[in-house]
Amino acid sequence: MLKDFECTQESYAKEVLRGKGLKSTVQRLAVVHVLHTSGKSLSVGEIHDGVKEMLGATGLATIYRTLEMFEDLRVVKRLHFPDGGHGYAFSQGEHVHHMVCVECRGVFDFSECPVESFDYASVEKQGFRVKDHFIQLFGQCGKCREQVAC
Amino acid sequence: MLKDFECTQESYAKEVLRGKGLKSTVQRLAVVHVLHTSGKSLSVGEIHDGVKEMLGATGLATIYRTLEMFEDLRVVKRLHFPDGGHGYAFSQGEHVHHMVCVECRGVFDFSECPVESFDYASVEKQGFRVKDHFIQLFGQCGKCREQVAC
DNA sequence: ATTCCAATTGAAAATTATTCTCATTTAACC
DNA sequence: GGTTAAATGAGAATAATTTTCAATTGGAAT
Repeated sequence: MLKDFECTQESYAKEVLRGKGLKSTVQRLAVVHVLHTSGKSLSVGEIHDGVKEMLGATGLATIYRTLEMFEDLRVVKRLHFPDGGHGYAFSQGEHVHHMVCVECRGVFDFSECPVESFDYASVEKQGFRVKDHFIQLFGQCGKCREQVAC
Repeated sequence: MLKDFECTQESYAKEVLRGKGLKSTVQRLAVVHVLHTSGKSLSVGEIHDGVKEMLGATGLATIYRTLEMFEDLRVVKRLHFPDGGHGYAFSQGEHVHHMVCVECRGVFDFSECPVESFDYASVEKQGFRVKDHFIQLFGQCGKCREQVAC
């Protein structure tokens, strides 16, 4: 029952929202649209700009509220950069990790978890119990590699 | 040539600073002291408070400047939390990762890198070249586990 | 389609976080 | 001890995020 202006990412978001009894507002769907069509990590300001381009005037607070909500719902992921900044990317599901191009901030998903095969026993010596992990890979994407003569 | 009020972490920091031609100021050493004696991840405000306790009035800007510098020098590491907050921990050297207790924010180092044995080929299909990674494990430390009856 | 209501939004203020500026101080070298 | 470039402090400036509350809206029920 996909409307033809919707993509799978947007209908995924709608389903997650419906499942939690939350409303699928135009602002929320616009945030998903902006994030997934960009294919890269965007700052709050960039997301705000993108949503304003789609809908006209939109409150910045709504962007913050939406991002926080979607992060809890695992629909977007907050990514961190070496320079201390952070951004958001569309991220479908629980066990997905992300590679980020340090040049264009392009985001690439991967589900093969590097930690899966890691022996926690070696680090759990002092009684620490690992429950979750955050992994992010940095590098250079194919496009950015091509653009630099070498 | 260690003065007896210095610990190895502080003299390590001094050496790194000297190696880069940077000054070992009391404020900088106090930041290291506060971080490493706490054994956990501290916010900028907590570090500022700790340094003020040691030295009296200290500018907050100095704390920010010091943390940024030490992060570049790999003497401290910025850690991120699921709630969106972040903190800093003492971290000696390049290839160290960190486990954080989600209850007390205690920090535990480990050098066995989970990504080391990971086959990048599987994620580098689209031309992406991995250059660096950020890993952080979350869990419950031994002390916090004991404190909860179960 | 219309009504209804709780959820959501917008706008601006409030708060919090971070950076900047520049006069003063200090660590390190002589 | 004197010199000097680097570092600090204080507070202003800026940026980032959250809060407040009246107005709007999505979606269920009619």
